Amino acid sequence: MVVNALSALAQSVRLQAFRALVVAGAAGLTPGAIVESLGVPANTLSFHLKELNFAGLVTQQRIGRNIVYRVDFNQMNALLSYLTENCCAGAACVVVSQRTDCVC
Amino acid sequence: MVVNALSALAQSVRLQAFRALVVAGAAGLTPGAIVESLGVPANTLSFHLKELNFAGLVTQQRIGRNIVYRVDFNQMNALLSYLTENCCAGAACVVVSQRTDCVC
DNA sequence: TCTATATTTCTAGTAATATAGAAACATGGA
DNA sequence: TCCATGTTTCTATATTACTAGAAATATAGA
Repeated sequence: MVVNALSALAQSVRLQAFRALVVAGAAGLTPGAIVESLGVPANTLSFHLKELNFAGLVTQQRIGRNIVYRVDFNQMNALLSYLTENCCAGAACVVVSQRTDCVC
Repeated sequence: MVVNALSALAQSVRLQAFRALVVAGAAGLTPGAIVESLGVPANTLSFHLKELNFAGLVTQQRIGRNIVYRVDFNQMNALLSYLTENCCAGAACVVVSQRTDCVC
């Protein structure tokens, strides 16, 4: 649901973490790396990553002792598209092109 | 601030009102019209429109007894751009073009 | 000036969310 | 098997946000 995705992003720690993941792209980031750059306790970050995951904005993949988080760009595109959908009743507007792998 | 804009949109009544305003485009909508389509009490909608206004996402203009609300598309574009800024560290990505009057 | 209409502000009760300490869990390596 | 590392879950407290009734404000028209 769109409200859930927006709620997930509407919080400072989560927005910063998400933006870091957007920049990281397909490589993703571990909680440890994000903790280091944001300076929040590991359990606090874990709570917020869980929220992002629950909202469908990021994915998890365990690799050894680490868990790699990545942005789900399809979900992100869907969110951005939703906000502009049917803008100005479709008049005088150019439809936003669909992108599948990345928002850029 | 981006978190404030996202918080403003991260609530069902506000998201619905905002989307209606996006569709309405430059014409905008009155609270009365939005109340009618969403079916919420006028004071509740007023509270939420104030939040959207405070977040800089919409503008107000009094016309006679009515107040016309309109999306501030520049703010909306800035918000969408922020989320994709520096995506994938800029590699293999096409920069999103800047639009000034409308998000479409 | 009086009344109707449109919208906002005040208020209080209820619910949801953020934070971080402590403990638990999972994995890899000695 | 035992320990170190990385991450999550449990828990409690504090803060913030949603809702809607009632009252107040602003404008237009008779």
